[in-house]
Parts: sequence; C-alpha cells; structure tokens
Amino acid sequence: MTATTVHQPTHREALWALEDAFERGDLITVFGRCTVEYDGRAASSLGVGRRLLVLKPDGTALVHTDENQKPVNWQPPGSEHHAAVRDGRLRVRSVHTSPDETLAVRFETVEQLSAMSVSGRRDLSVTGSEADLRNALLDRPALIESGFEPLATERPTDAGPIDLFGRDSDGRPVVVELKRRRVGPSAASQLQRYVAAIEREEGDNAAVRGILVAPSVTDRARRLLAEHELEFVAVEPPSSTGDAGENNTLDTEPAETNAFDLAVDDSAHDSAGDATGNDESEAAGTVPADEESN
Amino acid sequence: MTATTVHQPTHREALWALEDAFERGDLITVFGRCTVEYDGRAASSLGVGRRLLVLKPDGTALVHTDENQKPVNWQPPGSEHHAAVRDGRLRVRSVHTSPDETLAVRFETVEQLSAMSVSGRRDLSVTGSEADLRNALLDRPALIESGFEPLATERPTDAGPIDLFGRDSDGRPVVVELKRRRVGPSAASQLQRYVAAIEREEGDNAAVRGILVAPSVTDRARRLLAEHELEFVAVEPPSSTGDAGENNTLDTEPAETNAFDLAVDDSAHDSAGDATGNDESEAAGTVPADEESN
DNA sequence: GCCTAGGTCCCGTGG
DNA sequence: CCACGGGGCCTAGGC
Repeated sequence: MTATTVHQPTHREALWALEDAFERGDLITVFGRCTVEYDGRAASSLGVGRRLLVLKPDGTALVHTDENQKPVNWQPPGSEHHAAVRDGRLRVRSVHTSPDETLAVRFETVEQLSAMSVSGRRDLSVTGSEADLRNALLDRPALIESGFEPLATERPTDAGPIDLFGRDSDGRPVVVELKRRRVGPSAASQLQRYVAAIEREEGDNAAVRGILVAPSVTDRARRLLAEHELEFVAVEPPSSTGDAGENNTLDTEPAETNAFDLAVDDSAHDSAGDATGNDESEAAGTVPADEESN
Repeated sequence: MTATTVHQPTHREALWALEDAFERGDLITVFGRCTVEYDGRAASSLGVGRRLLVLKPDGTALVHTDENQKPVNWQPPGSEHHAAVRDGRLRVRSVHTSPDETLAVRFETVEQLSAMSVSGRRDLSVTGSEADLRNALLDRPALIESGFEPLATERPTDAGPIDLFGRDSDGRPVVVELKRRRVGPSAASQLQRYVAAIEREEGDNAAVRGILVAPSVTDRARRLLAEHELEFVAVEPPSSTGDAGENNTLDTEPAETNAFDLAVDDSAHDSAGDATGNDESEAAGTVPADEESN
C-alpha cells in the first residue's frame, strides 16, 4: 500500500527488498554507485557513477543520470528483471527476448532502495495531436482550399495511408498530408510518395494534387515541394493556453473542440513565400502572465 | 553525499525537503498520489493516480506510471522546478520557455520523497551505431561493391548531407545511404533525394547511382527503390555478443573496431529478391546460452 | 536560434 | 509477428 524503503542497506538486504518488490509488482527505485553494461540491438558500457535505477513491473528498466530526459541506459517493457549478489555486490539484470537484449547494473554501493505500487495511466487525454488537426480540417475543409471536398481519412494506397484525401472544385484528386509542427524534407517526400501512388491508381494522365498542411515549412522542404509541384498550406499551431472554448464563429458550424487555430496562408508551389512560421504575433490573446490559481 | 529520504511526510515537510534538494542540485524522486496537467506544444490532463515523479537538476521532469518506457508526462531539460503548498497540498510546477511549456503535478498524498546527488554519463561508449557501420565500410569498401571508391562522408548537397559518397569502377558517382537497421519507405525516399541532388550538381546527363546499405528492407521500400532505379546492399546487423576483437582478416587492413559483420547480399533494382533479412542463420557463432559470469 | 538526421528511438494501430 | 507513421518525439552536430 505505502512505500517501502531501505536506506544504506547491505547488498544482501537490498536483494531481499528487491525480491519482495518484484513479488508485489511494485515500481522500484534504486540510488547508488554502479556500472552499466548493455548488449542487444547495440552495445554500450558505462563506467562507475552515481545513478538512479528504475524498475517497472512491466519489465521496463531505466538508468538515469543527473541530466537529460532520456535514460542513459534502459531496457524495454517485456524484459525480466533478475537480482543477485555476486562478489558481495548487488547486480540487477534485465533480460529481453526478441530482440535479445540484456542490461546489467552492478552496484558498488546501494544508497537507497524504494518500492511502491503505482497505477497505470487510464485517463490521459491529450489535445493538439495530428488527429485533432485532421478533425478541425474536416469541420472546415475550406481552410485547406475553397471548394475542397474531403472524401476519406487514412485512405490506403500502395505507398501507405493518406492522412486526408479528397477532390478540389475541379474534381481533381487531392492528397493532403498533415503535420502538427514545422515540416522538413521528409514530410515533402512522404507527400510525394502518396501523390505518385494515387497517380498510378488513377492513370498516367491524372493530374493529382498534393498539399502539405502544417504550421510552417523549412526552406529545403519548400524547394522539394516546388520540384514536385506540390503545395503548402499553413495552419496555426495548437494554441496551447486553454482556449478550447474560444471558437471564432465565422461560419455556421458549431466547430467541435478545436485545439488548432486554423489560418489560411496559401503558398503556391512556384512562389518563394515567407510563411516560415516565425512571424506569428497575434493569435488568441497571448497574455503570458496571469495563470489562474498560481 | 548520501541519499536523504522523508517517508510519509506532510505536504509541508515534503516542500522543505524539495527546496533543500533543489538547493543541493540533487536528483529527486517523489512517490505519491497526484494529478498531472501539461500545457505547451500540446496539452494533456491526467487524473489522480499513484505515480513516480523524477526531478533532475538540469530541469528535466518525468512522471512515470507502472508501465512503458516513456514517462506519461514530462518536461524537457532547461525547465525550472518550483514547489509550493496550495490548499494544504504539495504542488510541483516545471516551467520551460521557448517553447513555452508548463507541467503541474498536484499531490493528494506524498508517500515518500528522496534526493541524492548523481553524476553524469561521462564515459558511455556505444557500439553498433550507423557511424560504426560507416567506419566498417570505409575499411572495406568492396563490401558495398567491388571497385567502389569512397570519396567523402557527410558530403553536403542541396538536399542534405550524404552518408557516404564515392565512385564505382566505371567512375560513376555513387550515393550511399546507411542504416543500422531494417529500412522502410522513408529511407528509400531519403536516398532518392540525395541522388537527385547529385544529378543536378553533375548535370542532367549524369548517371548517378544510389545504394541503400542496411541489414534488410521492407517490401514497400524495395519497390520504391526499384521505381527510382536505386540499389540495395545487405549487411549483417551489429552482431551483439562481444565479438569486438574478432576481425576476419581477409585483407591487409588492420580493420578498426568493427561492430558490424559485413556480408555482401546484393539485390539489384530490377530483381525481386528475398533479402528481407529474416533468413540469417549462420553469422558468427551465435550460441544463445552461456554468457560469461552469471 | 534553426536545420538535418539518427535513435538500443518508443508507441499505437492494423494486417 | 511485421510494417508503417506519429511523437509534446529526444538528442547530437552544424551553422
């Protein structure tokens, strides 16, 4: 129920505590001086130092140092944790199969070991994802282009699924690729692959349009789009500070929960344009201070 | 020096311990029941549950549940941690600027709070990276193709840097893209971009070859390569179990530390081939059992 | 700061 | 199991 902790344990005491925690399915943290060896998809070796080891009941293992968000070493979920005392020292091994990988943490000293039962993330709700952008555009397809008619999302092709497929006011097929943030060359190539796939589907004479929809685009990506006669439409990035209810009611639509501020900022394939997205100034009342309740 | 821990603290005691740990630049772990709110590049809300909060002196914040390698919520390095007691409850806020992001963790109960000074990853050495593959191929360019002459790595082009650039025995320019693992469509597109850039550099009549070097390739990527008349050469993935000293000395070169077993497995652009990498059997004595020392 | 690409990417979804 | 693409990707290296 509550957290169990052993402070400055002997290595053998730490082993007992670990085995108990494994039994209970607790999440475990270990502070101590250790070395780390990893062998699997790659291989690595880490000299002695003071670190934090986290062991999860799902098999995940994390070795954290004083900096960076990513662990310096780790083991994926599905691994099996094993603990033992060798040469009087605690050793934790996490073993994964398929792919075969092993993480070994050898402790010189164990400062502290804690364990507590933790609960999963049942109810994490996120807004501002690409799916939110897609829904926003389905509500207001004219923001991609006046007269654009959405026909399908995740439409399958030989090259993979298209984010948003439809036709323009002239009846031409339109492939739309959505990105929630500034795009680089890979997104342009991705769009180009999908356009080529539709062109093969429709026949060689088909004039298939491709539109990349994102907050902004790098110079290189813009040139790539131009080379393939693809287009770019800018949308505002998700507006962050809780404006979920602040619908700019220009149209009749109620417009479902819309994390994206949508702005038409067409930049045709042959124009240089400067919609690099570094010039946003007035979106929705960006008052940096004054957050309610501290 | 050693770890400090408070068990079942009051919220105010937890606050004192946190402030002390901030002062010392410790790495901090907090077990407790909490809710988590995030707002920034996206936004999310997480209901009450028992979790582990990790705070690093570089500004990183991590919220971990009982499963998955990635934290359910987090804050990047460079954030500023702030702690306070509001309504009798501990609240930790980590604030980042540019991009503006805030993570707020509100504790219902604090089971335990620990802090310890930890040290960085000075001496992490990894093998099996793409750079290792590149070095291995520079030592033995014939494994890409007999007569291949490497001229440059990271060669800049209008489309970005080329992993490995050279010429074949006929003097034709060759663009080589390296991947440390099985490749999909994006790698094929990446190679195609580089080849197109070199073709523009060299002139329209130039016959520029492109070779994707990787352990294996998906069907879709193989088709993409064929469409653009690009080639694929298979190399064995990094062989994992410590064979760093096992140089197969066929040539005169001493062959530096070579984490990759290299195998020629050419599959031309117009052949279907089956070098999907699922059929490796005898590489280098793959004895699954018997790991030295435990 | 931006851009580009690698990563033991992780992760979910679909086949 | 593999394949594919998103991600608050993160991180390193250039510029």
